[in-house]
Amino acid sequence: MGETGSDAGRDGAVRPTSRDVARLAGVSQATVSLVLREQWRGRVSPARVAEVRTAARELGYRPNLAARSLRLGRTRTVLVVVPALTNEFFARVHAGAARVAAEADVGVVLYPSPEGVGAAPDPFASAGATLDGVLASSMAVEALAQLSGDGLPLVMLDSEPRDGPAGATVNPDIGAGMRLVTDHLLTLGHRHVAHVAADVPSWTFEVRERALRAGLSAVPGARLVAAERGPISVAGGLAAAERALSALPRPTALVCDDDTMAAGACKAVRRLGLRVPEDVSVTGFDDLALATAVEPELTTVRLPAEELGAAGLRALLAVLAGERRGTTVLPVTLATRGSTAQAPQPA
Amino acid sequence: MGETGSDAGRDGAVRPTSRDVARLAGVSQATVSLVLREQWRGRVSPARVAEVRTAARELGYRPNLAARSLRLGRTRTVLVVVPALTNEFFARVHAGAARVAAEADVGVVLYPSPEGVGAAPDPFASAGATLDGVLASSMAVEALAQLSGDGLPLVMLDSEPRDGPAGATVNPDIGAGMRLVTDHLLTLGHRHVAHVAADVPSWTFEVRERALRAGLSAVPGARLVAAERGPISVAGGLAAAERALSALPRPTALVCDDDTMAAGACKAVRRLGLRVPEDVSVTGFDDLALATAVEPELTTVRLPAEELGAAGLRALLAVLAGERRGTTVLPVTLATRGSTAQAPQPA
DNA sequence: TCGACGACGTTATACGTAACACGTCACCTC
DNA sequence: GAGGTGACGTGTTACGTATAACGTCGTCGA
Repeated sequence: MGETGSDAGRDGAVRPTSRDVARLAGVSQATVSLVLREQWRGRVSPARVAEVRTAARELGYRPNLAARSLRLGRTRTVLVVVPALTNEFFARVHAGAARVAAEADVGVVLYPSPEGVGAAPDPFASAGATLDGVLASSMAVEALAQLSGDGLPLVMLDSEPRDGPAGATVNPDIGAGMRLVTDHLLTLGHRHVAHVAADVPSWTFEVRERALRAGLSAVPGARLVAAERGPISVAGGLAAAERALSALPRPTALVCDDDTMAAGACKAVRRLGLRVPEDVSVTGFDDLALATAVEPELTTVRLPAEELGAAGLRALLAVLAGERRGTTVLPVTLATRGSTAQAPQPA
Repeated sequence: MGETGSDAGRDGAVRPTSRDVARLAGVSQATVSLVLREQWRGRVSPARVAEVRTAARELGYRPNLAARSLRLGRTRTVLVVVPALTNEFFARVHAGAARVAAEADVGVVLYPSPEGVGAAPDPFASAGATLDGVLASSMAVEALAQLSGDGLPLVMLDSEPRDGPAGATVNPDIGAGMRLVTDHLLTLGHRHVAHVAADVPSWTFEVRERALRAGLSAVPGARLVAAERGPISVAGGLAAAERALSALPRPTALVCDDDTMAAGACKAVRRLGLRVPEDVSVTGFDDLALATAVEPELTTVRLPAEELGAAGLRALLAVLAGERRGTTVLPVTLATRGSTAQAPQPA
């Protein structure tokens, strides 16, 4: 058979187009498009439909998404922005979002902003894809402004709800989580508490601090004897905890903003020759895998990370569909484990 | 100013095209294209170049990547496949790849295959983007075949080098890493060693097992007294280690395939009333953050995770550029910490 | 018997970009 | 001053898809 035209038929390396399918099935390209997108009811006969499908399968046809995006003006692709994937919490958020995206047949482009919370250097140029929307976690305000500047639908996770440009916000109930921790420690008799805080300026950490202070001030005799900040890491928690433990009166409980820091705090306690939890109780936040890897296991706030990502992406899809939604708050629970115990009797 | 044409000038929601830039600058669309892609040397006068750039900035013009991809037939987007991002190792691999991709102005679409190593259910349909190439970590053979079936350039990470369809393979020197562990333990006098192994069928774990056996068999009197498998988690390592510790003679060292499992193994040792490292030495693999969070800190093999991802993406870019490359092997080191010590004297 | 209508398909076009194949000058050389 | 030669741009087209705007038949109600 003599080459009909162009360089079709090359090896098999060139991808077939809808026109190739049309030729093979003996129909027009428009019909192929209708059939393969399931828009054929009442416009194409069942017999033709079958022929087209057979032809498509035979050629191994896959629609060219670039062409489709160009035509439609949308890409079915969203950007997910997280501070850092090496933080297990955000990896889990991403996993939840990715799962929902896959179910909805939406692509996800990931942008881990380099310096945790920080200016995202033009994620749109570097994303390598045109985008329909953005799902952003714990972003700083200026980066947010930059994002929304392009007029893209935006859903924020774990961020201050009031921000205007956001189409929606989804948050775990951080305040309730910290209240659970505080009440737990107060019930155990702790009155001198220190906060081992993350040194990242972020809504989520501000809420934790406020909730801790509020909870303590509600009980006579209870007080925050120290609040030390450090980077979110084992070493950061260790250093901050060492400073906190030098406060007078010495705290009997260390409330940490993150499980990683809590692991460091436990090391700090032992360096002073003290024991966890007999002498000092330690609490974490997030319930990472780490929390059950260390000994004693960490009492910590279990945040629904996967569900946060999933709910965030669902909210984004809703915004894209035109249904605006406000703020969603997800419930959290306290995982009570071995790192907390009754407060020691005052010597 | 009377609307020149079309619905341009709407609010600012519609994105300007290169033709809009051309109109504003008083040149043709082709010139705009040349200027903004820096292909203008010797074809456009510097004065015009400046005008075009000004016009583009003024309109906030961004090229439509879908249109560009359609025209060029490439997308500058690659797929990165990892077993699971919640595994810190792969999160770091991804981070390394993402960094190089950003530098090369290449987009990354991520596909965390659901069940660790497993069949990827058509990542190309679900990726939401047309792809130029694939960077896959620790993939199973059938999934690999499916991937390469589409004829996409493929680079494998941490996988058996021989695989045919791969354009290149990049591996950390797993065998050397396990030899470092074995030699370390042998030097400390350990002769009865147990392997706490991952139950994932994968090249990387097979190599670890072979290297461990080979290293032990080289020293008279040394033997592998147990090899127990379990899932890659704290609980998995704990369970497998408990079984291993019931072997006779009881091992004085537990070699674990992963830091997470090693953390579990430490717990198993203590449950028997034994101490780490005085009674039993424990080693990990990967050098995750976890390794320095537990006490004692884990002696472990430090794998260059970020560099692995970075080298992998560089290899993929090389393959895309037509330069085929074979297998690259990255060096590894041993991080000697508190979880290993001199073997106890035989009772 | 006729017009209308539904079922079935096709033709033609636009999306925004990149790149090829041509102009059109001004200037220079012989 | 004739012809060549760059420098500087423009017109046009194609990429693969989705969809609006048209035919073209049979059938059915009046």
